[in-house]
Amino acid sequence: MSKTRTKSEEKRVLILDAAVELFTEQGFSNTSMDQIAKHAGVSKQTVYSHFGNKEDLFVGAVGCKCAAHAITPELFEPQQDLHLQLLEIASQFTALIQSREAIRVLRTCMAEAETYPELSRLFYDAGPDRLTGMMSALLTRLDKQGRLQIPDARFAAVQFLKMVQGELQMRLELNTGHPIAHDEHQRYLESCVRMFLRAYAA
Amino acid sequence: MSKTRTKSEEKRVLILDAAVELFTEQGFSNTSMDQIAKHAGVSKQTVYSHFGNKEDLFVGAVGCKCAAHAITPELFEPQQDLHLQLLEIASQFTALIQSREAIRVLRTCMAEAETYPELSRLFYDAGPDRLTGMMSALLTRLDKQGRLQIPDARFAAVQFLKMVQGELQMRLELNTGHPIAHDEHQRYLESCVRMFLRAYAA
DNA sequence: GTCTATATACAGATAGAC
DNA sequence: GTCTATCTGTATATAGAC
Repeated sequence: MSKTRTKSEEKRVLILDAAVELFTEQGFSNTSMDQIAKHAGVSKQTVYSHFGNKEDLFVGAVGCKCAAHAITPELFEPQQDLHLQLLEIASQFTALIQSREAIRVLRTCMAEAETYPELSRLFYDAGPDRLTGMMSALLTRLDKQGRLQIPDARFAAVQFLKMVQGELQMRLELNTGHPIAHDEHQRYLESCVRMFLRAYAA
Repeated sequence: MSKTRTKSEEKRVLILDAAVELFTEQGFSNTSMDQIAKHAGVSKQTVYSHFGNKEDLFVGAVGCKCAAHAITPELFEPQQDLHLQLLEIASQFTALIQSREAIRVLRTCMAEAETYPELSRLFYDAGPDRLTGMMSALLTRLDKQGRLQIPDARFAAVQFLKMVQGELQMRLELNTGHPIAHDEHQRYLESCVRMFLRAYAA
């Protein structure tokens, strides 16, 4: 009995993985249940008995990935070298932005924002909003320690993170083709950190 | 003869308008040629004789709107009150971001970024890239005039415009539901201008 | 639970009359 | 050029055997 449940659960995971990959690569409408079933190595009816219909499978699959992409909170513990810490946060955030999976999940959520707003909420809360919250908390502490002078920590957090996105974010999401050289982006990040620290210097 | 040409051109415009509205509202796949024909008040065959197939109609229609959304270059002529000018640019840019049409066009371009990268290029060049270029030119002049001290004008332009986007952009694109109060966003824009001017003060 | 085979609907694209 | 009617493929979802 437990063996049956296990096998069924295995198939469920196979279906979810296939669904995420295909949905985020091709979009909701362009992905057929046939495709998902084949990609997962199961029959179509198995997909239906697990998820009922295409919509439920979509929300279940992409919703999974939204929660998965977390950022390590340790980055946001105040450190000695402030310049270095902000640069490290910027680099980590850049790496996240550049990951193929994150690009595709955001694209998919946006594409279906009118049809499945609950999916967008899931993504926004687990991603951008959570990150801004952690950044904001860090800035609040730095302000209280007197190392920076920040009237509104939430504003400053948004300013910093949006700056770090730079041109990279939209170019990747839009797949424009003309990429940005790694060292040029590094120089850009340095510029952001410098100008942020100058603006909010104590 | 010219009357015939005129009527045909009228229908062409009707088709384009209907296509933009439906494509940007529902996406490429969810929009059928039947729908477009009905919405434009013509027969399906008329659509095909004008545009050949669905893809060409899509690129033609959305491509039109990409070029249409320009920003007035007068905003970027150096003015006396720098603080006020930056605030005005920020406000205008915010208004653009908030327009329903712009939101939908960006969403559509992103959604089809893998399938129709030429569309994304069109949008990116006419929108974000052009805007960044104008902002960069303004900052270059202000630097040469000695009113600001900006090592890299392109970097600074990106920083400013991305900051101005703030949380508003993604919330609108993702249709998250929790909007931002107008006066709070105004305070945010003030904060951005203040911190930008402090960071790049001469 | 899982499979193969099928019902039903609608999409993109075309043929032929006017 | 524009229309109505139609062809052909493929999608979602289900029926019934194992």
